[in-house]
Amino acid sequence: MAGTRLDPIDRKILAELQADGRMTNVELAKRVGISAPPCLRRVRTLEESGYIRGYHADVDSRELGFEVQVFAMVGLNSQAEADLSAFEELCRCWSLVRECHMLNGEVDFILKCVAPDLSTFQSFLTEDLLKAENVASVKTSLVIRDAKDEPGVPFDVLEERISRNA
Amino acid sequence: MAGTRLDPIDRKILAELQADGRMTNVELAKRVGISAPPCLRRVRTLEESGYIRGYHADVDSRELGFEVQVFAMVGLNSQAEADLSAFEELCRCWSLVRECHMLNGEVDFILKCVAPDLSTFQSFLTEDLLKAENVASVKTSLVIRDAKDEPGVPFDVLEERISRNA
DNA sequence: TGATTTTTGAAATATTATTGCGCAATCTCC
DNA sequence: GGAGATTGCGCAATAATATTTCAAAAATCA
Repeated sequence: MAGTRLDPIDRKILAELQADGRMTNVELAKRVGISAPPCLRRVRTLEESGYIRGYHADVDSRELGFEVQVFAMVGLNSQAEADLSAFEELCRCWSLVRECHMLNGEVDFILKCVAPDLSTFQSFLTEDLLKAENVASVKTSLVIRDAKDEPGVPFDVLEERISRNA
Repeated sequence: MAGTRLDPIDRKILAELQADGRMTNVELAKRVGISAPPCLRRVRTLEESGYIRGYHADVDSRELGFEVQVFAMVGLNSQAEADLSAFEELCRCWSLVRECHMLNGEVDFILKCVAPDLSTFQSFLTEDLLKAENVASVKTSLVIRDAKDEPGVPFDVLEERISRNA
């Protein structure tokens, strides 16, 4: 079912649910122009086929006391697959690390981290990250402020691209 | 209402909704150990007070054809507030830019971008980003793979921290 | 074109969300 | 310490939504 192409209604559903993941199925159906039952079936299919990975409340971490956000560029000593995987597994265990992406180029990984305060981050940095097996170098940058933070799919680009190729 | 401290039930609600934003209120109430009506009232309060910014479906962008993910480190010529703001406003307009964070240190901004393919990204890079007013330098890194991608609050850290300070 | 497969939507049913309200616990201020 | 005010709970009733069922419409294909 993976290769199934999506029709315009499916894409509209994805766009709407990306914008508001708690929209009722009735409202969603109205917006995409079909009745509720087929709309719900489409949503289920999109979930089962992996187009929708899940739904998440967007919780304000600063309000909860996580005032510090940091990007860490990490270089490793060995880039053997086993060593890369080992580092990734470590990242999955560290709660303060919210994202871990492997990169091309000089740096091997970029991590997005959060912490309640600088000292908490510093102790994570010196006690965990820098002491971790195979870590050669870490460069960190504090986030001053967020101008845009909308992970997800740019559906306007997708639609434009589809209509061009149609 | 901003400074209102949250009780353990509120935090549990946030944690549950962060993990599954479409959970029914009945299920949520069951999990946090209160009945449905007060649970719903708490959720509404959390939404209105800004602890919950919204809900979003997590859509698989690769499945939709966005195969390329890139981090771009941007340096500007001028760091005057007006110039910083102007660049941020540009980023908000660019659909391919999903995140824009201002950093301390040598680099001024880090952008997370997506694109259907490399050539699309390249043309964005050369036609838009590099030609933009005040942009001095851009260094890009392609994402090879994601080891972890869980934006949000590490509630385990939060709870540990609260119990320690209790 | 006609048979086959898919998808739809009206209607019925099951669940869930929401409101109203009285009760109990906690606070507050004498 | 205690009366009144405040807060938060949960039961019960109602409104709305989700989900199933099924016959008809639409799309697909030989």
